[in-house]
Amino acid sequence: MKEQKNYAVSCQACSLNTLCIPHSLTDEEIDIVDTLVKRKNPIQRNRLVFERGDKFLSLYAVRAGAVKTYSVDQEGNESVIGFYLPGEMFGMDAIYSGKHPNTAMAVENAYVCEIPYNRLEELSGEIQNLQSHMFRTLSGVISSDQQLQVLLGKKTAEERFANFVLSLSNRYQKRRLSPTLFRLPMSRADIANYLGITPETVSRVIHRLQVSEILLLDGNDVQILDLHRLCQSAHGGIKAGMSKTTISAH
Amino acid sequence: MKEQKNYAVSCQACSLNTLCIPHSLTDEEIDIVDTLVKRKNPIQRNRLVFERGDKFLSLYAVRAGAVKTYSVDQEGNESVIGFYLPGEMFGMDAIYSGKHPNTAMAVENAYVCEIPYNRLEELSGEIQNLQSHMFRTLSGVISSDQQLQVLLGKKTAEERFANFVLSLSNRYQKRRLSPTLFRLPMSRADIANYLGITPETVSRVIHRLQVSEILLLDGNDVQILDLHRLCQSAHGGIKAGMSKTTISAH
DNA sequence: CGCTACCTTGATTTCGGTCAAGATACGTGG
DNA sequence: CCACGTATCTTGACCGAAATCAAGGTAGCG
Repeated sequence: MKEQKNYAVSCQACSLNTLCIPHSLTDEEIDIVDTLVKRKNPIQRNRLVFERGDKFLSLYAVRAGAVKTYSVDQEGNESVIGFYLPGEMFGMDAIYSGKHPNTAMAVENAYVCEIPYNRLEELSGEIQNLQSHMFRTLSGVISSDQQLQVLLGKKTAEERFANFVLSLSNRYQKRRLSPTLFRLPMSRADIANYLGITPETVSRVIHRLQVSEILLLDGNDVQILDLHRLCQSAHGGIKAGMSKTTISAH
Repeated sequence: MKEQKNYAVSCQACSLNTLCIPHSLTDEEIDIVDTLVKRKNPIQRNRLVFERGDKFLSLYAVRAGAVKTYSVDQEGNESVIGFYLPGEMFGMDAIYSGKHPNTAMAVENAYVCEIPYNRLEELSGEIQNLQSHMFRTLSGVISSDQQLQVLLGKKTAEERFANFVLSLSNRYQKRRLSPTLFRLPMSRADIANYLGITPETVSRVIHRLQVSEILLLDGNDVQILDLHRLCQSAHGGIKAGMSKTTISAH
């Protein structure tokens, strides 16, 4: 339905996208970095990229399809940690302990790149720009995790879902895909789990947003009809916003 | 009440603690890193270390006291992002954009160190071990943010609070302080906000845990009476754990 | 000593969870 | 290409944990 066809990205495009390298590296430096990136065979839906406890050897980046990471507690409950779309990197949480603390699974058939970490670390020592870039990337993950933290701690089901759709929209836009018309690559259950709500609630929220003509869902295809009101929904909606916990600053 | 008196840590101890440098640096390297660390004047309770939007120049580490970071949404609601105890670093979320995305406030009178980031970045380029260490540190923040994400998405008020107390306990223990007897440096309101619940609920949870003789609270002084049962409370309590969302893997 | 900020406790409400059917879509094999 | 079985999604009725609302109580500070 959507233009899902720029799968066959060039190798250079891959490192440019996945490492999100800004304009700060020379062409020569980019070529060196490119030699690091290994493509992997296609990964079937529901197959693992790595599993909790696996030795950490590489960072990964999605080239096509979509990947989720999740943890499993002692009772076997799955907690979805994140979704990764083409051009996005994952596995950075494993640097700390040298083992992957979470499992990564393809939520739809996917291609991923592998970036051997020891080589990346070496190169970062040699190419100052690459080091800076890695610091920024890791910091960016921290920033967005913190925003998610606020989402999960303070927001209603509707706000969570609206924010989620907006996040996907932004991420697709960054990749030059339509920000208003795209596919949800993951199941309702995964979305619900990620947002800390139930699939039933996701369904009901979607229902409401469709009735309000804010968005349209046909299976997993979303169309955002009213971006403005979707943003409102994402930030407390029309419910006469007034401060609850005002700052305790002096 | 507790042994809160190893305030006057040596400068070397400061870099060792705050940067959490493992045994991987030589003494000479440690000395070099130490020259970076600047002490700051004491910061009064409720005074800011930096504010949202401030240019990012340095990372910070708590030397004594405690600091919280928080964001404020359009309606003026505060969201506490994290608490930082002596020996812990904060401000890493600002590397990404070059501006502090959140505000940092002393929750009690505090001393902090400042680590100029441009110098740290330069040194990381020269000292491979330092670079590795920075990568690990940033990754560690990502890991613990992800655990918090699960906490906020899936856990009950009691589990959240129990986990919070255990986290403090572990962090104090790491600093050679008692893991069973310590002070909560922040208000109930801040704890509640951080955990995504209300102060009333925090009060009620504390009440229950005291009745069960799991812990004892006198003002802000906590004593953990039954670590084992506190861990149980933190992980679903006695409520006959059985799997809800079993993994959808193949 | 009195004020203010913080904490606790109780009564009531509510959002979202749980349970239980159905409906729809999907992959597989005949 | 169609029929069947399984997954997933939706919808409804009911329930419960925690939020909200509303007093009080306590403690630290000028």
